Amino acid sequence: MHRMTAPSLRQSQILRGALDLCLLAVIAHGPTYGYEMTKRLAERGLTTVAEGSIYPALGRLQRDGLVETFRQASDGGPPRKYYRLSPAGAVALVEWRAEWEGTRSAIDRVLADIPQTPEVNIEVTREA
Amino acid sequence: MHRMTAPSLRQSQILRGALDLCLLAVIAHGPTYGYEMTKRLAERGLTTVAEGSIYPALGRLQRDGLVETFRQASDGGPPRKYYRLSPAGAVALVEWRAEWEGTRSAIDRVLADIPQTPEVNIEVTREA
DNA sequence: CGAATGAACCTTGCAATGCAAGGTAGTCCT
DNA sequence: AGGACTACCTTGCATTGCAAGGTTCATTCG
Repeated sequence: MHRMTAPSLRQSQILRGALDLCLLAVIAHGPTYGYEMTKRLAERGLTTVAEGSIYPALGRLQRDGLVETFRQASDGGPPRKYYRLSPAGAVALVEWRAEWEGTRSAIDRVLADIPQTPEVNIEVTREA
Repeated sequence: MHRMTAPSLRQSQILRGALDLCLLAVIAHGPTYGYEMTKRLAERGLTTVAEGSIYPALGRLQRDGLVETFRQASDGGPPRKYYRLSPAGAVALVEWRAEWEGTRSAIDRVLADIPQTPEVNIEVTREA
């Protein structure tokens, strides 16, 4: 718990298109339930991922046949809804991961050659 | 030109939140105009970035005072609208880049420990 | 001259989706 | 009874990438 930098705005935007990938990745470890996923993600630094994002996303994964679910009682709380990877989900995981890496590299490539001294408009803030 | 996998869907989603960063990065090299930026980005692999995305984005950057613009005639076409980094833009570029790197690392961290043999639901597709 | 080409700009409408906020249960402890 | 924590889910909002279409300017070709 060191960094206090509000990770908010930008992170949420980037997450778009990577969130479901991350969820699949977490689920790939074995059956997991939503509430726990938020914690797993937060541990790795995806602190803004809230339940309001995750449950709809899980619903989509299920709708698309990438995960399957089953309920199971828990001690000390309501029953949990576990998600587990389907064969199609395993395929998607591989594909999406490749796509993520492709896009990530492209972006890094664009960022790579930023000059240390960017061409800033120095100018004496005066105009007509 | 080997892969025919439409880069589309996922890339566009990830781009959300990184596009303006990329634009700032391109502009950091010196005054550039929109039409050229699409080409620069495409060269680096951001092939889905179309004008429909870029002009609104540039408008936002301008509205927020991160870039300044000026027009200049071109030979063989309508006048170009050049964008150039403002001091605030230079600051934003540094900040956003750090945020991108943070989120990127977090996502990679989540992806890092995917087991080679993910726990797939093997099961004989049969259920009461 | 008129049409086509290509550079270069911009707008509208659509659809996706992350999040804040709020709500419902279930169990346990005081 | 009340609080706290687990665990689920929904609604409404705002953002934003993109496809599609349209405009302007200059050159080239018939």
